[in-house]
Amino acid sequence: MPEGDNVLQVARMLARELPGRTLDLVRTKDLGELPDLAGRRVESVRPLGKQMFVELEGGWTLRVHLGMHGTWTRLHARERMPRAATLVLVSGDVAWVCSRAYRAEAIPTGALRTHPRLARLGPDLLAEPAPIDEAVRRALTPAYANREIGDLVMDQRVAAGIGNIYKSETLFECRVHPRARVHQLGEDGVRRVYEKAAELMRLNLLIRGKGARGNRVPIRRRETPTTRRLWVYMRKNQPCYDCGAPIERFVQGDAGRSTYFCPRCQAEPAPLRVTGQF
DNA sequence: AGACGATGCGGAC
DNA sequence: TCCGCCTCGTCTT
Repeated sequence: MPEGDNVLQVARMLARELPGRTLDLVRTKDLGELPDLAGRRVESVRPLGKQMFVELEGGWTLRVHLGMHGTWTRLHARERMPRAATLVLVSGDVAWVCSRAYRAEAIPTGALRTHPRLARLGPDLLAEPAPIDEAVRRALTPAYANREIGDLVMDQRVAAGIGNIYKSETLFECRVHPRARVHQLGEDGVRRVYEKAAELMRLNLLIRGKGARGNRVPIRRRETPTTRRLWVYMRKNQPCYDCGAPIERFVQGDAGRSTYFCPRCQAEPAPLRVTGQF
């Protein structure tokens, strides 16, 4: 999916334009029924991790999750809508079109707090100020002590917004092996990881700037912050830019996501525990 | 034509 | 814990 920085970027674009305007048309396709929301004014557009919420007057909020393939495009209302459009918001001459969304639904605004998925979401890592303390607090939950850090940072209950690219890139920049466990990293190590993830996403937003070409909103990106390139993600068997060792890939966590890392720069975690056998 | 992999979940067991 | 879904691009046969 577009990760947290992309969602924030597109949410800012919608937030610049839509609040205060009336929606002439709200339509979804293939994602279930919506109540008739035409004629309502937009109150706010807010990102939360990888999701976006469009609050309308009268107690309805649209929740949009792009999944892996979702994109937003800004079109003229008279243009032909893309076939893949799954959510269309028309206001006057402007049409914001979300294609291939994973989910787009209307939720009574008052029910957001008790929504089964949303209630468990961790703090948005890109919020101001960055909620590092809360992310670390959640990461240090005793039940998570033995989890691998490469699995944990993808857990949106700890902190919302980190996706598979930032997982690998963050751990590389921190020189942390993705199989290192929370208890091995300790509070300081965990803190550095979340600080770095927030820093990379924020930096990427800065570098991308407005990011819009014409009236299209390119929310897909393949470059990282400081160098505008990826150090490890999708670089299996290619030489590490720092040390030359071949980048490795393995499948990590219950969700089975690919993790890329440099076996030389990101040292193996220390053995779990001295057994006293010898 | 088919295999594989991809920015992510989430239902089923 | 496993795997199905989604849609697309790229590479191999």
